[in-house]
Amino acid sequence: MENKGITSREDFSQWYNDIVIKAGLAEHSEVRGCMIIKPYGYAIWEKMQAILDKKFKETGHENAYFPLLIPKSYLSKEADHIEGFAKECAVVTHYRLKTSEDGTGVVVDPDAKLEEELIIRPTSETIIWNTFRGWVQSYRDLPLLINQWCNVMRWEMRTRLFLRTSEFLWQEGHTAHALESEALEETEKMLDVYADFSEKFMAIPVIKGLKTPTERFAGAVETYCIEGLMQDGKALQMGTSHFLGQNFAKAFDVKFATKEGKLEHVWASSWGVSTRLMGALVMAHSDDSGLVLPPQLAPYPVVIVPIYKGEEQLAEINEVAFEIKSKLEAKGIEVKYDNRDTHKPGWKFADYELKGVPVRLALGKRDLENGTIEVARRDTKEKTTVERATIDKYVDDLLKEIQQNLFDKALDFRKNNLQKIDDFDEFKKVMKEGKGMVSAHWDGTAETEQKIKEQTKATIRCIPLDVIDEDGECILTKKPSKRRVIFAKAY
RNA sequence: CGGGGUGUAGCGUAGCCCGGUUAUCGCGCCUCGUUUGGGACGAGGAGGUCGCAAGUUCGAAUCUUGCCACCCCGACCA
Repeated sequence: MENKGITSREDFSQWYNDIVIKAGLAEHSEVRGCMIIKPYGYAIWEKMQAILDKKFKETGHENAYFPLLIPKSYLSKEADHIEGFAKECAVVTHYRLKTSEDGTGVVVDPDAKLEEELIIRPTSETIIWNTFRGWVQSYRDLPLLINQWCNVMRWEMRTRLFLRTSEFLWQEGHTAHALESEALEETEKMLDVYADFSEKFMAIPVIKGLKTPTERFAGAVETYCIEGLMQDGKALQMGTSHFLGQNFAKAFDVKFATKEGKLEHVWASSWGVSTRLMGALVMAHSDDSGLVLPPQLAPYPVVIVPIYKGEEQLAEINEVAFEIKSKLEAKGIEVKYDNRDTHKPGWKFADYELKGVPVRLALGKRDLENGTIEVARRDTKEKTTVERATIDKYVDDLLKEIQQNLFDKALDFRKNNLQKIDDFDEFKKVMKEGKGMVSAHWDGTAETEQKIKEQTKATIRCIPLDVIDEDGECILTKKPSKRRVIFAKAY
């Protein structure tokens, strides 16, 4: 019964697709590059949203909503920005359809051509900064701390469910500050929020760092990121936070009067995480039997499955099961009791395993007689029988243990797959074998970065924030280097 | 967007090279019965524009052309 319908991790791409589809997270839509997020997948995303949204609000941000459509002219105001996104923008040119001549369908009405074409947002910096101009006049209006949850569209050549789709869901924070230092502080603060979320809730350790100019967000002065390591040894950028300097303030003429009465451009940040995090969740923890969810993000961390013969027995079990459910819920644990008569216990076991439910409780006649219940944990697949009287505490502790265990396993994996390397041949070998991340010296030039990419397929994921300065030589050019950076193949 | 591959019932497939009754098998689905501690068993049943569109032909799942979608590998990107 192992690996039911799931390709093994040796074929990582196929394995990933199998899990996303079979665990009911998402499926492909009829529209190229888009996905349908199914209820179970969306429930996980809602959990992520709820946790992050709370953190955003705790750090002083407010939610707002800006339009999907952006006037084309806005995008041309910040040169680097348009450079970065022009190639992947969807454009709205008309506003009406009409019945075709032969009456069999609809066609675009040529008379309904827009005077100014509209862009479906690939990100909202431009429309937001155009709006901020009207919101900011004095230092008293600052800081402006805005977030929005929305969809964006980037016309991708090659898509993969969650990891890269043309339309995806995300949040984008946009802030304006009076001082450069405040904007920088904000940028770093939100990076910390993301890192904390990733490690405490997703149970994925991340490296916080700075992007090289090559990898920097179009229009940013600095891009910070968190990088996670997936089970196939590739790195995944899980969140970004940008210090925008005064670039957008200048492009959209957002000025404020200082206490001294001088007019100055505001300083800005923007930061975001997307449904890509769903992909990270799958690739970091899951196994050949399916999805493995950290309890903190599982739509229901506990499922109870009754095992019974006949309605009479079910009635008895129902009574006890509901009692257990209430006890667990009293501890703040969400529980699904699956007493559907349309599926057999064995089928349910397999299904919840595939869906990655952290803890499964099985309750049968034998348990009723012995005052026990069977507990199975998804991460290790261990089963034990527990006294029913103490089940709430047991499960509560177990969920915490699973959460910690997943993080520890992921951290161990990263420790074993992040090596300091000083020899380029060895570097190449590591990349060829897909052995993960490499910490190496780099001379700081884009040329070297590019050459290394060509020869190894690895890119600089980030310059870690906690790096200790040490003198060394660039792994490729042997030129002097002051610190190590993280290289890896990336998603 | 370039290279390779795939497309037959909800899913996985046989048939295609070499055109010819009613398109194969498994899973799933429906009904009835027996079952229920790791994807139950028996009997019966439903379900198909063979990805789409043209073409060749007496006749196309099968041959030709075009298109579409998906998967894998590149370039691009979060």
